[in-house]
Formats: sequence, C-alpha cells, structure tokens
Amino acid sequence: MFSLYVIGFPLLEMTRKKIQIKKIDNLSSRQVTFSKRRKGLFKKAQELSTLCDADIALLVFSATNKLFEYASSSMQQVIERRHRHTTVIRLNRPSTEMQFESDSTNVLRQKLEDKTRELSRMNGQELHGLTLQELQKLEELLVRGLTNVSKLKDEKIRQQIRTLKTKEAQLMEENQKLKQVIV
Amino acid sequence: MFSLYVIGFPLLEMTRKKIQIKKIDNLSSRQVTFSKRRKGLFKKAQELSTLCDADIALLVFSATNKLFEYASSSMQQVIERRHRHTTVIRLNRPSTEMQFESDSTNVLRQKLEDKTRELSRMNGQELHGLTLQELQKLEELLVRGLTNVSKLKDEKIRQQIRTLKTKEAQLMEENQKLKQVIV
DNA sequence: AACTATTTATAAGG
DNA sequence: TCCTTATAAATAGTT
Repeated sequence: MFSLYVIGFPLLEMTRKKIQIKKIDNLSSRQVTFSKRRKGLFKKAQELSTLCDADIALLVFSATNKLFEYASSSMQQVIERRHRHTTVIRLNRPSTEMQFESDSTNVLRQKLEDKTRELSRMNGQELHGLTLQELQKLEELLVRGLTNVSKLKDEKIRQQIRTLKTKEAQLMEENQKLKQVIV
Repeated sequence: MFSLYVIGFPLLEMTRKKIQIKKIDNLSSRQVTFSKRRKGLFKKAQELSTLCDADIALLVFSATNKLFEYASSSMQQVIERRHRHTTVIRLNRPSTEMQFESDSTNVLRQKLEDKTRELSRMNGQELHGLTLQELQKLEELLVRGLTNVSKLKDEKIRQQIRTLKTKEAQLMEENQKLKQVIV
C-alpha cells in the first residue's frame, strides 16, 4: 500500500514500470500479458454492459488464431444488429456475402455492375449523383482503408529493415571469424 | 498524489467510493459512465491488440441503440473470421456442381470475385499476400481517390453555403420590404 | 469538461 | 497458471 520514498526515488524496486504500447517482443511475456489483459478487457466489457444497459460483443483472436469471445446478449444477435445498422447507412452497396450458388446470370451481372461502380467511386470517379452525406461516408471509408494499407505497408518496411539488420549482423560476425582465420 | 491519512481514515473526502456492478439508476450518471467507460474499454482493446498482436473487434450498442465499434483490422474481416471459426463444415468450392454452369457464368463469377477482392483491399482488408510494391500502389490509389472525393465534398459544402447565403440575403431583403410596408 | 481520491488493472517477479 | 506487490491507469463523485 505505501512505498518508502526518499525524495521521489523508490528504495525497494525499480522494475515495475510503465510500458510502451507496442508489440511485446518476448513471446512468453506477450502470452502472459495477453492472458491478463484479455481477462481485464472482458471484465470491463461486462461491467459496462451491466452498468449502462449496453449490448456488447467482443471478439479476440490471439496471434495463434485462438478465438475468445464475449457477448452480453448473444454474439449472433449483436452481429445481426450491426448488420442492420450498417446496411441502412451504407451506399447502395450489396452486402459482401457471397451467394454464388444461387445467382443467375442477371443477378451476377447486376452485382458486377454494382461492384464496378463502387470501385470507380473509391477511385474518385462517378461521384456526380452522390449527396453530401454519401460523399462523407465514402471519404471515411477511404480514410479507413488508407490507414490500414499504410499501417501494413509501414509494418512491412520495418520488417524488411529488421531482416536486413539481422543479416548485416550475421555477415559482420562471419566476416570477423574469417579475418581471425586469416590472421 | 498523496492523501493525508490518520490511522487509515482519509481526512478530506469520503465520497468517492467503490460501486456495485449493477445498472446505474440515474440516467445522466449512466450516460456519463457509459461515455467514460466506453472510452476506457476501446482504449484497452486497442492496447491489447497492439501489445499482443491480437485481432480484436468490439461492438457496443448503447441503451439508445447507438452503435460504437472498434476493430483492429476490419470489422467485416473479424466477423468473417469468426464465421469460419465457428462453422466447422465449410466447403470452399463445391466443384462438382459447377459442371453444369455455362462458361459465361463462370467468367462473370470470376470477375465478380476479382472486383470483390479489389474492393476489400481498398477497404484495407485481405492484404496478406501483397508485396511492398503492391501495397505502395494501393496506397497511391487510395490517396488519389480520397483526394478526389474530399475535393468534391468540399465543393459541395461550399456550394451549400453559397446557396444558404443567397437565400439569407433574399429573405433579409424581403424582410426589409415587409417592414417598410408595416411602418 | 476538468479535477482528484480512490479503486482497479497490471508489469515484473516468483 | 496463480500469487504478490509496486506502480500505472481508470474512474466515481464532485465542481
């Protein structure tokens, strides 16, 4: 409860401290943190649901593809509710669900046409008929997409740099050894 | 930072205390708490995602049916991933049934699939297989599209403002005339 | 929206 | 995974 301090410095430990929010390097620490924080997150979700009468769904896929989920009512229910919510708002975009089997040629043609138009719009073309609100939605969509793409691109670049640095280190080491053999 | 205590009793306040996790009766307290805790929850979700490389989706419907959502990648992606996870029986390609279909249908299907994937990618999804160069191209495409959309949107907004100002001026003029008639 | 005492979550360590 | 404990973070009640 109470720490012993001398002019702001803890006497007993220096180890427990604030962490940066970035991917934890060490695998086992990452797993431990995942387990702890996941538990905390689920608790918070269910508290919010209870306290404020909110309907909440929480889906967590671990890096190892394990699924953990919580839903205050039922997952299916929340997902469907979201679907209703978003399809009302979306631009005239047919849902992304694939129903290839039952589609006739005409339906396929229609779908293709819709997708083509939507692609055009995301490329900033065929925007004439759109209302201000629809333009705003489209803009948001593009920003989100761009954010994701940029994030991944940066991640890839960083990964490449890491790989190159590792290689560099290996080569330098090898080089050293070779030099020693020569001398 | 430091409270004044006398043998364990706070001298200054007794008000802030632990709450029970049950629905908050008072509406405005409930709303405030909803807002605060929702923010906290979303933060925790995104921290967990970053720290542990987890893919997370969080859906919150307020008691007033307002939707708040967070997804570390994309909502659609996470929901579909869950679908794949939970539906054990999933046939990717019932190829035997395709024998009956005409070529043109298959061609259409292929095209539709391509467009769908392209759209997903513009939404920042399905990016796994892409190379750095492909990501860069995609990013440029998105930036161009976004620029166009934003430009048009801004134009529309300015147009609206001009229209409103014109109307305002007309109304003021009319107003003046009416006043003169009255006086 | 801002403030702060208190509660809660959690990082490091075992 | 569970336990412990110091510290960081969230937040309940108030202004």
